[in-house]
Amino acid sequence: MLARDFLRTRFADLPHLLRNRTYDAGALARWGELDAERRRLLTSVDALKAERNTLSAEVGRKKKAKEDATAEMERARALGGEVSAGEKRLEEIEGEFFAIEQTLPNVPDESVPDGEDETGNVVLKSWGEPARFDFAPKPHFELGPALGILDFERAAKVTGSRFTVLSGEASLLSRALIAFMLDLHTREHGYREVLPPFIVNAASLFGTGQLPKFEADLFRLKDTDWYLAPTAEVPVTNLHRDEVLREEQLPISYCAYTPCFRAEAGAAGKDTRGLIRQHQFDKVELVKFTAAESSAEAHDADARRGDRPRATRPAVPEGRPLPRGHGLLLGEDLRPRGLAAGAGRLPRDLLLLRLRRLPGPPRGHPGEADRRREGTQRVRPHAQRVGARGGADARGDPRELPAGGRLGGDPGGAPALLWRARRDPEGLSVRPGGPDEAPPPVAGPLLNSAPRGKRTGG
RNA sequence: GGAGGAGUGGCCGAGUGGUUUAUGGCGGCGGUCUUGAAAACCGUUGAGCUGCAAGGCUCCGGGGGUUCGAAUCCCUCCUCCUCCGCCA
Repeated sequence: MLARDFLRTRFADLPHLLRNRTYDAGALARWGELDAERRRLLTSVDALKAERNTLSAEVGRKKKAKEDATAEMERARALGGEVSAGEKRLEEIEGEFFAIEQTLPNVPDESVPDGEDETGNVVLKSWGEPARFDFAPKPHFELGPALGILDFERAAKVTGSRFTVLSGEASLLSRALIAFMLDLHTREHGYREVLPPFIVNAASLFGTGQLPKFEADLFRLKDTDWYLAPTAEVPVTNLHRDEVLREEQLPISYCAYTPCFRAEAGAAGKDTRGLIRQHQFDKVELVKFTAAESSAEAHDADARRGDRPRATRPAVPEGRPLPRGHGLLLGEDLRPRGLAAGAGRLPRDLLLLRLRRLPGPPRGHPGEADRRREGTQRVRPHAQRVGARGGADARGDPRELPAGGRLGGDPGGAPALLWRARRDPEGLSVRPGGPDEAPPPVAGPLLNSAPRGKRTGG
């Protein structure tokens, strides 16, 4: 949700800034009216309160002096009525205000290109070439069962469709990738590991924007306001909800593994075969809280870091990097916000996209000149959503990357690799790695054997 | 699940209807002293909204109520602590 300060100061620019997004122009205009009325009303109500406070103090003084205070008390009572009326109206305004703010989409960064569809995406940088074969590679949903490491049928028996049992080497690979990513980001990139609850409450989901829009995509626990977390972003970003972070505390960098649960209502059918669009998958998420003004810089620094081959990791000679690229997703593609809705639309050779965000105050970040001076960052929930967006923003929005994809870089979780395996015709013979060119230490040897051996036969 | 206790500013902790514009301490910042530091002493130090400003309003776990006036009284919810019960 856009910060109120931002809406107010850039109000005239919004139609331009939101040109690629879908929003209700009438609602936006209404927002402007409400804002004016709200401030007018607030001023007058405050004045009434000030008068009442003065009178009350006078009553106290007179009573102490054993004088008659009836006149003051009656006037104060009358003022109280006016105050209540004004406050009631303010509440109404606030309600309508919030409802409109909920519907306004985020503002793409100026560097986001305009365009009609994904063909307008701009590739900023790419590595490697997609592998070519002298045979027809099998899709992962055939190869996996054939190898006995992916079992869709039994998962359907145990639970239902769009769940998968990973077993043997696939399970090991998943675990290894999780460990690898957590190790990488904690040991080399300065992130702190957290293991948050996998169940989150409604307030947290409001904080990161899944509610109220995407309730249908969430699994809710019966008769509670608890939900299965759709991404670690929710619990991790909400760690600092309602907190004021001092500038010297920043940046705060977290990485977290959680399983992710997504109902993905209405997404059945196409492109959901195999490991694509599972109700449950594993992911390592990165969240960074930064000051508003250094958000973009932090983002770029992480993105650049992803470009660099990493000398600190043991090179594996036969390791083959996945083709990757950095790109700018155009505004049109930003629309399917949340819950991986846009993931399936990424061009095959553009595996990693760099998403740039808001100019100025990042999404949901109320900070501007004043707060900057104060050196604090407001993080709060329901009213304005989690200001932590300021930080999450620096990362772009990871949930729009291929599962587990991470800004600037590395596959963040197990299915990421398997997913890529499907998107790259190499199938499961693909190694994790990217520019790092090194598979996770544990899974490496296994990757060298099982899938490869099968490939020659396949 | 039951009973009892507690939630106050970055932290600790006073405050049970009216100069509380929320004592005091710690921590932070500035200063005096010192070659420098420590100690001591002095000063200063919460946040949000609104306003060009002066200022005004709001905030003592959340919400609601009583009152001219609520950190303080009432209702309700949440969280934590102690004890009991239950427990894959």
